[in-house]
Amino acid sequence: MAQNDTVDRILDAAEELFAERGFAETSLRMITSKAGVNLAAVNYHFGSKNALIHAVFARFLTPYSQTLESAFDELEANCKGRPPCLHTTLWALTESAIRMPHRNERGISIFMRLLGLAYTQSQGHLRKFLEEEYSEPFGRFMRLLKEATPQLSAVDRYWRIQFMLGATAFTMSSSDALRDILQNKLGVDTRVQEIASRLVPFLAAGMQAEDPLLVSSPA
Amino acid sequence: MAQNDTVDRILDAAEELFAERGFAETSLRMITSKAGVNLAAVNYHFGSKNALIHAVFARFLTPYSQTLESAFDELEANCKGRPPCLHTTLWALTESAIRMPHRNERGISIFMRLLGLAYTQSQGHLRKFLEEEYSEPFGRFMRLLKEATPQLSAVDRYWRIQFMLGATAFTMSSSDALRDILQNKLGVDTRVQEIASRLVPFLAAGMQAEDPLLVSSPA
DNA sequence: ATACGTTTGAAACATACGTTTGACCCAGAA
DNA sequence: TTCTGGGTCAAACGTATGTTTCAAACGTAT
Repeated sequence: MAQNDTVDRILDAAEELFAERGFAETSLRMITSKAGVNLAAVNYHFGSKNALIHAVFARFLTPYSQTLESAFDELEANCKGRPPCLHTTLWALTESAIRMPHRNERGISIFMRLLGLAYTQSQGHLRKFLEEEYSEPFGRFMRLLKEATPQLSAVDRYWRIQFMLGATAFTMSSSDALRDILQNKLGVDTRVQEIASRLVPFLAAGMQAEDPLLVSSPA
Repeated sequence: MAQNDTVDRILDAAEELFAERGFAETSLRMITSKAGVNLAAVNYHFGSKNALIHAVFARFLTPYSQTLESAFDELEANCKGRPPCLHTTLWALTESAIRMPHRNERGISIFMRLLGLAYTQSQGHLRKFLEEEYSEPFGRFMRLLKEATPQLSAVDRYWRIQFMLGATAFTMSSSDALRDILQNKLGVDTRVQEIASRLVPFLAAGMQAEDPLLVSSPA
């Protein structure tokens, strides 16, 4: 009975601690003491700290990528023939994230924050792991984006996608703190879903901005 | 003679290593061996690793904030009475960053990456240090943004500013890696200045997007 | 009940970290 | 010259890390 329980308790604790402190700043002893399990359990069940990090990502990324595939299928089915527009493509991403079953209320915040950390913290092994495991839904999303913005050059599109990823990962990764600040400053209460519905128009407008006038260097 | 040299060599090495590896992942031994100085020199000249991090930021952030103040002064002088528009306000930021004297070609990248890390990596002492030292130019920038987007509600503006910060911090914090990827994929070489000139229109378009239609929660 | 593979537990492992120490060097003042 | 004080150096400090060990406890099938 308890064998599976130990694994899940470790994953829960690790997920939460990684999300609030980062990977290098979170020790196995913090994780195991928060989880209430023995220190050696991590290396017994997962093999190493890096493998634990991979397991934490796999636990929420695998169901998410499946949800995403379905959403993309539905999207393409609805727009028979013609490529789906930018708005709907972006909505498919955020809706899939929101619709996913989460363990608790903070689940969606943790989910976003971990994704942001994966990009930000320069963990070579993580990037490699994610590329190997989840290249397909990522590539499909990129293809949809390309079809939804045919007016952009490849270089323009590349950078604007990075800008979108940044705005999303950053905002969502600190959505808890940002919501609290807004609550204190303006007395406004905000739901994650509402943040998403503000973010999508911002991103879509940015993606479809007029071509930038590239300034020449002053020398 | 060599005493000042040691301080600068430490700052140079620390700046570079912090930028490419982050703060927690960079040890004092890496820094001192790269700088060619003794390990104890860091604690002798700076007092602690955290104080070294502050010194690294102060060395480029203090001249930058001064350049920024001048740019804002000039901006408001040019638009006598009327508030400066969004584009010019954003450009003042990026131009100040580019125009600053940098030690070498990679200086601007390092500058950007460090700024991104400051936002991303949850270093409590760093955030506190930056807030205490550089709150004035930041507040002034916020005031300019407010005047440049009078059509936005306070809540809308709040979230869109977060989106802008996210896109900027995220992109700049990994600008080196993103440039390398683009180099490999499309064979295109990119300058930091070019990234900025692509980013500004994206941000301005996002800020000025149509009011979002807030979707009602499905329950 | 006994035997066996799996899981836990406390302790130790080797290594790396930030920081401190005290001897040493060497310029300039007495 | 001697003294002084800022700067450097190798070495060690104490602590924390990821990982390993091995005996004890557990669960299950015989």
